[in-house]
Amino acid sequence: MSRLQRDFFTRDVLEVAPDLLGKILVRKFDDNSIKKYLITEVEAYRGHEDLACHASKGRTPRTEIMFHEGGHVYVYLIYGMYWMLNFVTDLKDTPQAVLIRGIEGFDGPGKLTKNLLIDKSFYGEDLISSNRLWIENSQISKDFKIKTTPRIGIDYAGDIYKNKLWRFITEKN
DNA sequence: TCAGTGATTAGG
DNA sequence: CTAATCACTGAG
Repeated sequence: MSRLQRDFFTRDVLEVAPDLLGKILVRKFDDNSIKKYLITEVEAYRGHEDLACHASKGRTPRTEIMFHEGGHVYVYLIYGMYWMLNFVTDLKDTPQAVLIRGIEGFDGPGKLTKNLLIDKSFYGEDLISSNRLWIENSQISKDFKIKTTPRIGIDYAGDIYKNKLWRFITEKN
């Protein structure tokens, strides 16, 4: 097993997002126990022109991290209750991120952060150097197909972007 | 179907 | 300061 390095994340989000499927999300807890989860569902949010992307409204304290180099973590609270886990992609000044919507065992972006104890303290974490959260290559055979659908919960994004097939889900062969 | 919940943001 | 907006979930 090897940790994914910077070059994996500094590509366009539409390449990184489907590539994350089947990879392993690794979480080391405060008691030093380690758990690993297969990534099963993601969504891509792509730059200032994508009206569903938080960064499309410009740089704010919340979206700041998306303007940094790929490999960093973007975490924010939604509906007053749920932390959303995202990975920043592509180069500096190209605000893009992948939302992790599902992992094996916990389907749903709010459920997985609750179970992995991920909150705002992970904002800005670097997946390349962090000692509590990173991604590893899977040695499991890639026995799945990738299904694409429109993204969830972004009706406000306008016809063009809300219909983009930027949600990627693993499906058994 | 629909309420709960609070950070974030733009606008006075 | 105020009010609107939300990459959701679970109960009924």
